[in-house]
Amino acid sequence: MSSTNTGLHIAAVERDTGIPKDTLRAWERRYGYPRPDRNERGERTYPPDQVSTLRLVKQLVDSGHRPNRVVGRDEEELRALLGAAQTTPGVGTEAAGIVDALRRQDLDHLQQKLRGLLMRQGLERFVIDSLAPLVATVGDAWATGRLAIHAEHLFSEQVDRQLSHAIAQLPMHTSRPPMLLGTLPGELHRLGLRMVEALFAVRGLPCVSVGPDVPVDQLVAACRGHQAAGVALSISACGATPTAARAVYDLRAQLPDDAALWLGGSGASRLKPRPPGGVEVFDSLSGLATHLDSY
Amino acid sequence: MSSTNTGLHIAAVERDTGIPKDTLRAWERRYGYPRPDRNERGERTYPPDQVSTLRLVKQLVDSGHRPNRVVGRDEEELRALLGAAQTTPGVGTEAAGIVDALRRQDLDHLQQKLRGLLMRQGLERFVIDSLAPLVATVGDAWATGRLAIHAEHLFSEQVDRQLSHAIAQLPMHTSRPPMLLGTLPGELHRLGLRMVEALFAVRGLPCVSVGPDVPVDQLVAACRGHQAAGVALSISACGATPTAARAVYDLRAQLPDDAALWLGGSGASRLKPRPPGGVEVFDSLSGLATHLDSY
DNA sequence: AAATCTATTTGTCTATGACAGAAAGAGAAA
DNA sequence: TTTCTCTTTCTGTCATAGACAAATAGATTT
Repeated sequence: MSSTNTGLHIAAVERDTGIPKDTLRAWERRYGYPRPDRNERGERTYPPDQVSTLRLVKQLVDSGHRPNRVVGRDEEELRALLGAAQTTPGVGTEAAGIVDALRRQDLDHLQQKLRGLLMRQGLERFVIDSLAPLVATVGDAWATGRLAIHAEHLFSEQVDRQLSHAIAQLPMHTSRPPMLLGTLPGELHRLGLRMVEALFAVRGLPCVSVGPDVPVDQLVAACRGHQAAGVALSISACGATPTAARAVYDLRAQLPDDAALWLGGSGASRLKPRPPGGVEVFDSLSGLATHLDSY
Repeated sequence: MSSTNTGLHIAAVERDTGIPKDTLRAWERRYGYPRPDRNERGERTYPPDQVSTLRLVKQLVDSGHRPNRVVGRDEEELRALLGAAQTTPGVGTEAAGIVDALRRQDLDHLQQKLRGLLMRQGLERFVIDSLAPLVATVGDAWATGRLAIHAEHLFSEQVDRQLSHAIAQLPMHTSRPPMLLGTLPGELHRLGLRMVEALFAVRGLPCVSVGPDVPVDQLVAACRGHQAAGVALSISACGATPTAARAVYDLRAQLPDDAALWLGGSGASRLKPRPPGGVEVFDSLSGLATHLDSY
């Protein structure tokens, strides 16, 4: 009875849009939107169209718009704003071809394209020049509805496999303390993590990935346990929440002073309360790469 | 300012323990525990020791205990309950060695052990005979507090990489419709998925993995889009929730009649409302393997 | 042993109020 | 024009207390 035509529960809307329940209620109170129906129990039930509108609103808010200005607006207006805001320039023809392959569900073509790029460019250039914009493009295509969620999942799976395969074949020096790689709780995107792992791998620099969705105290414990030189976190665009910012703050406070804390990913520079001192933020993968060269 | 030496914010406790804020407040109201301090603003601030106790409580509740019986108990009592609850008998000496390596944070040893087993046994026997019990053992060790969360994450990462690497090197027939592999929403464990993928790969049978945490409608869309022969889901022990059972029900209803629906993983046979007709449940990996032989 | 009924437990929702930190806007100084 | 400071508005999140259905346990009957 979870999905009927009557509408979605507030918890389901939080899960689907990423907007906390408290905020949903506050918006309704203040702006009169969203305007959910009520079930026989008096609970909010959100019509699917309002949910998809809310997803757009969330994107706009995340990208800097005030809720004031966008909550309650027509879906068409929101799309206009979104279109104006997003410009992913310089998307290579390769990227377009891959998105096309995804949309056509052409798995063979996708694998072949990825493998070809990797072989031609080498791991580092593949990651920085091809994969980074490609991931952004696919993310965009998903956000604007041009690509289904499952296609994005499939893309992630394929890329992850290619990268894992490549990384596994590179030797790693074990002479120095490793860097610990992970993502914060609630952050499930592992692709950014893998890309960072690749940058370490091509240099033979030691790193230990504990994967995505790791509690703060566990990051601290792992850092201690592995005697790591520091912790590097990957933060995706949709992971740049105030919760994440506080997690970074907590993490910095709990880590040893001599342990480094690096943030990367498209969400790293957009954390709303800025990271405290002692945290290095990398705007781009190439920035991280040059830093690793002199590391 | 969220975490000082005075204690953790309620949002931080939710993040670290996985217990929703509402539930934390309800427990405090009903059982008088946890008993947070208040900051100058009147907000709850949880001492770190209560947070770690809450983590134990969460584990016990997840494994079947009523909150009634465990909330507010001494940490020692909780550990006793955890230890008594689980006994995974017949763990091979290999498994014990690997758990030991994990506990010692000995990454090299872990990798070496895994690679050695894989090489000696071959992919199929490695997955069925070694990995399956090993995953169970590690899960147990985590549940009973003998292994930290980050160690389990690390284990998953390493195994995932080994498997991906092995799978990528096997050729796949593309002559027949593939099987779609995935997990339900909320189910984040990808290891089971990879193991199934390996069983397909050693036989050259085509399969497409869309990864974990896929909405039901997206599974349907992906099945249609890839013209798949069916959908195979991996359900972990902690994923056997009523929500998951409903998702299976919904999925069976929405899939084409001629599409197969397979369930595997330790949680598959424990779904509380039983799966409807037209769903095949595999109790063990070897069961799935023999089924694939005649597939 | 299995099934049915009843009482309790438990997570989650509602409502409204409050408040601090962030952002925006106004105005003064360089 | 630009830069800095101050004031006002905005906004997310926390608090309290009550309510209720779904799940569970325990008693009772078939």
